[in-house]
Amino acid sequence: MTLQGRQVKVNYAYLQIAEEIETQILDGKLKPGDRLPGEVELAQMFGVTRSTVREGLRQLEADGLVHRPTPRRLEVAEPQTDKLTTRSSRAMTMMKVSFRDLWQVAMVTEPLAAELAAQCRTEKELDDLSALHDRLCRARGIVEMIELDMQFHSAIAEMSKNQVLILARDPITRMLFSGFQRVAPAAPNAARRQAEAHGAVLDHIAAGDAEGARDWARRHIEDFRRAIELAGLMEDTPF
Amino acid sequence: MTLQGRQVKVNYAYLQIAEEIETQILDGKLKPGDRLPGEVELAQMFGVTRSTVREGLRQLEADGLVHRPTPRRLEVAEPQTDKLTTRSSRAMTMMKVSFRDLWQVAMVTEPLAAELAAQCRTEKELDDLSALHDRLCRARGIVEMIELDMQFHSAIAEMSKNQVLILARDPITRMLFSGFQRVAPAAPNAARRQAEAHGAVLDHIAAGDAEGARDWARRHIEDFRRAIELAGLMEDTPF
DNA sequence: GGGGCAATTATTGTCGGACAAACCGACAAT
DNA sequence: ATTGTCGGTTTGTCCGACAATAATTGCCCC
Repeated sequence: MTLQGRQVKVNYAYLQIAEEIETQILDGKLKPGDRLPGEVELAQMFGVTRSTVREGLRQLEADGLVHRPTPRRLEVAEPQTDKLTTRSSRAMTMMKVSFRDLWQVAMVTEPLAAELAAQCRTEKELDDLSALHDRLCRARGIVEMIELDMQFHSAIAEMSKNQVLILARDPITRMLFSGFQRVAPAAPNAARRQAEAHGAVLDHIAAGDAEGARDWARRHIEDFRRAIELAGLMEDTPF
Repeated sequence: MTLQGRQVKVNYAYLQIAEEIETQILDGKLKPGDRLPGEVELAQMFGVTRSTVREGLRQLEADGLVHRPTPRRLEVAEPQTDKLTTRSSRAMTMMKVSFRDLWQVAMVTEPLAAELAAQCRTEKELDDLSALHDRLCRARGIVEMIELDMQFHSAIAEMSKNQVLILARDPITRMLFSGFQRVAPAAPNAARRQAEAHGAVLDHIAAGDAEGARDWARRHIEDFRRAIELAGLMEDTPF
């Protein structure tokens, strides 16, 4: 039996404050949009100095649990994915994930998004998606095309109404597409194939044909792989 | 053309400091494990007060970019998934994601993990997985079983060597399984089916049969859905 | 009476200094 | 070589202060 060396429990004041507020938010006692007291008042409530409160608040702020619409208003933040997904992207950057890793996962998330989108689509969403597709077809520059391509995929994910999927796939596609900038020049007729695939996915989603949408999405991401392999970047690190 | 109201650049000192250090880390000028100067020295370097430096450091700390193994050592952190995935879980809690959302995504991630694991498995990993399976078969309490079940799935994901998949699926399965505690009592013979499925997945991974592993994993998660539906929780919120 | 504008107030961001506690490294003792 | 001690260093927390500015109030005009 080896002696377990548990980390000694430290309770710094600023951490306790952050945790206390965090639990109140997660328990629902504080709801998104609720305004928090000023720093002096918080300091009095917790019996510490303003400096200590501030350090705690900085943590919560970085955690995305509270935010300041203006410097003088401190309120409980809406659960937002932006901060979270950029953080994930950052982590992936540091882990030096490969194109292959990203592609393998996108290969299951994007078809799923298309499949679900075909089931829950609304008229307005279809119009927006169609507009996006038109813009993409008319786009010229590579950077613009990639940006619109990503928006097209994100729009489909949003249509799925599946928050978990939206949250999970965002950082992945974000990195995959931004890495695609290095690949695009090596794939001359990628644009045509992309337009074709997008059109097909769009049609199947519009028709409510979940399986068709899924299969075309899969084929589309499969194409992606060819472009990456063509550029010889499959094993490389994307950033 | 609508006027783009870009956010006015704010340059609070503590944010500039956090950003400066962050870029240096992401650019690789500071590598994981590198030690950072003390707070006073940093304060001098940036020409601000220690209080200001501290607020910046608290942000970086919360971001998981730096950490303190001991209060006196401040170093660049290894890109770790723990902090990130708990944050994701928290976001999902606040979004009140449904069992359906979680299940739909797990339905593609877990089979993928099994498929990839069958391709890159090593002997040691197989032994560990097998040991985990044995422990799970002998487990009694529901809580213990769920904990081991999650570990089994995580172990398979680790075997895939796909960092992106590992990162993406962790918060999802974490929530799904923790929610499963409310479901388990309603599914009497779930344990037997689970043992059967796990055994099959294990065998196929050991045999290097990617498709078999994938299909059994899918069936296993499919079972999950039945248990959830049986408990009438498919539409509910898991926490 | 209601709405727009100015003055006041309150709050924030930053500063400088201070102190006890704890940690780290080195040194001495067994 | 391991253990105990000691001093320097760094951190966590505190206090008090000030300028800038957002928020609120009150005022004036329509």
